[in-house]
Amino acid sequence: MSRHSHSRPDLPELTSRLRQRDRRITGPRQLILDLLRQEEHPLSARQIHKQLACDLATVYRAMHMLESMGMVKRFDFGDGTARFELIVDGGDGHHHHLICRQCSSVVEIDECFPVALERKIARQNGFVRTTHKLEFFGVCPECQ
Amino acid sequence: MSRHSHSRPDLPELTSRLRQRDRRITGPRQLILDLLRQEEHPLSARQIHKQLACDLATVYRAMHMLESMGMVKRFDFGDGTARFELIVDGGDGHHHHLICRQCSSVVEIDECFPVALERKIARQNGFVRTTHKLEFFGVCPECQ
DNA sequence: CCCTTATTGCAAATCATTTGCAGATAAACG
DNA sequence: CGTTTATCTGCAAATGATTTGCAATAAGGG
Repeated sequence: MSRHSHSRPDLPELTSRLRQRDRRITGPRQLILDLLRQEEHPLSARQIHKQLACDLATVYRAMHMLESMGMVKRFDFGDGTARFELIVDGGDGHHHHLICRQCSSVVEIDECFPVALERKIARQNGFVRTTHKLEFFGVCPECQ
Repeated sequence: MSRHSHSRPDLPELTSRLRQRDRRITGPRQLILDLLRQEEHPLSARQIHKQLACDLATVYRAMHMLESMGMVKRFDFGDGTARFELIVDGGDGHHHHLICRQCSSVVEIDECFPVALERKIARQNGFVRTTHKLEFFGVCPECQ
C-alpha cells in the first residue's frame, strides 16, 4: 500500500495547525498549502511561485516555517535547488525518490531500507541522532 | 579492509593521466591534485582555494575537468556546497559518508549496501542506468 | 472597529558557481 | 633554446538560488 493512499489533509485541517502554533493564516500561506496538498512530488520554491500570486521570498519564508513546524520536508535532488513536499501521513515524511536524469520525472519510493544500516553505522562510529538522505537516479522508461 | 588502505597515487602518476588525455600539466592543476591526494575527506572548492595560490574559478574549472575524466568524485552534503574527493582505487569512487551536523566532521563509509536495493527499485520502475546518492548525518562522539 | 504585531512585497544583499575575455604559458616543432 | 599556437589562468562580471532589510499591509484579539 502506497503512502499516497494515506489521508491527504484538507486545507482547513492544515491551516488549523498554523493557528495552534500562533501562526497567522494568510492568503499566501493558504495558497501554498493548498498547492502542496495536491502535489504528489516535491516542488521547488520557483515552481511554487510560478503557479501562485505571491512573492518568491514569501514562498521561501513559508517553506522555512512549515519545515520548522514539521509540516513539509525538504529534499535535495543534487541540482542545487531545494524541493519541498507536504508531510501527509503524520510521520516525519522520511522517504526517497527515483529521479530520471533526462526528464526529471519522479517516482516516490515508499520503503526505507537503510534504517537498519543506519543504526549499524551509527553504532560503529559512536554517532547519535542519525538520519540519512538517499535518492536514486536513472533513466525512466519514456526516456530510454 | 578500508578503502584508505588502497594505493594513494603519487603526483606524477596523476599528472601523467592528464598528459594521456591531452590535458596540460599546469601549476594550479598540480597544486590541486597534490592537495586532493593528501586528503581523506571531500573538500569544497572554497577550501581548496583557501589553501592554494590560484583562482577560485580555476579550482572550479579543474574540478569539472577532473570529474569528467573520472579522477574526482563530487559529493553533496546537503549544505549547498559541492565537495570533491580524489578517486583513489581505480573504481568509480562510489561510497558514502557519515557527517556530524555539529562540527561537520566526516567518516568515510566504505561499504555500499543499497546496490541490491537499487537494482530492485530500478527493475520495479523500469529505470535503467541507475545510481544513488546516500549520506548519513548525526552527532559525533565529540559533540555529544 | 481599532490596535498590535506578524507577514508581505520589493529591492538589494549574499553565496556558490559559471562565464567572457585578454594576457600568460604548456607543449609541440624546428 | 626560440617560435608558435591552442590551452589555461586570473580577474571581473554574470547567473541562479536563497536570504534579508524595510516600509507598507493585514491577521486576530480586544
